[in-house]
Amino acid sequence: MSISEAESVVMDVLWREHPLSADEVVAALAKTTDWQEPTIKTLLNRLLKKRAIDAQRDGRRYLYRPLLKREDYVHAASKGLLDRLFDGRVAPLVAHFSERRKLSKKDIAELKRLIEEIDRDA
Amino acid sequence: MSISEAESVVMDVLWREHPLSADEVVAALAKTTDWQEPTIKTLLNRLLKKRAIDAQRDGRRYLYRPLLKREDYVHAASKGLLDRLFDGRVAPLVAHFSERRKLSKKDIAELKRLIEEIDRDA
DNA sequence: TGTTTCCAATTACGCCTGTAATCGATTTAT
DNA sequence: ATAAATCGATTACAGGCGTAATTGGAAACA
Repeated sequence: MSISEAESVVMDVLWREHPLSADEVVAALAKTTDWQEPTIKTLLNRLLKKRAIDAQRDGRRYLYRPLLKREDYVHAASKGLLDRLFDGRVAPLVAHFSERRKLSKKDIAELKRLIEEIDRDA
Repeated sequence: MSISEAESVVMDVLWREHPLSADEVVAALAKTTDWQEPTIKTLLNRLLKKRAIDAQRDGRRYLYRPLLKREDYVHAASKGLLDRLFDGRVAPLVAHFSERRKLSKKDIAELKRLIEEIDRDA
């Protein structure tokens, strides 16, 4: 059972800082979305049901914290895309962005340095 | 209006070869999915409505061909993921797979060659 | 020409998602 | 102690998606 786009926005808040009360999550999201409070409560409950987050009572309210690690979420999503569109390999994706001229000088320098480092460590 | 996962599987068939009749699409998909014929017809119709494909009558049946280019679809999906998860940059994605030890010797060699080529051409 | 066959179009349906209102219980204030 | 406020839980609802059955009209066959 995987988490949706909107749910991942809520996760982002909790990944950045936790534990947080529902109110604190609502406050954080007010800056970037115009979701109403009940909407965010719903998303928190769905994430609970999916066991992506965990809630512990703190007085009369709950404190939420992530169970799903951001790394794992990012990896599942990235690998899914790579598998579906690029035969599971990273190089064709890089080639794609290159062909689309979507790599800046800076991107290229960054990649070059990174690959050299990876290659050296390997 | 964007095309769904199942719809993209149908698109894959048409990207590979076109134009194709519904029957030919069904035959192609029989190899990789166990979708029933009506399911595939539905997907073709939804793609038509989304103007991702186009149909021209050929006698009593239709021949379908893609309007949406694979390149554009791939780019939208990739850029979406990159923007959401990697600050829109390719290098952090490569770094992610590297840290996860998901890059084989071959992947690294491939990337190295590719980056050098890109860098030379730039 | 009436009947069967073939297709495309229409309709179906349950689940997930985005978005929220309402209910109910618990706490705080009067 | 009763009223008001606060929260979490429950319910809502339309649209998209996966999956498909049914219908209706044209084509082929008998």
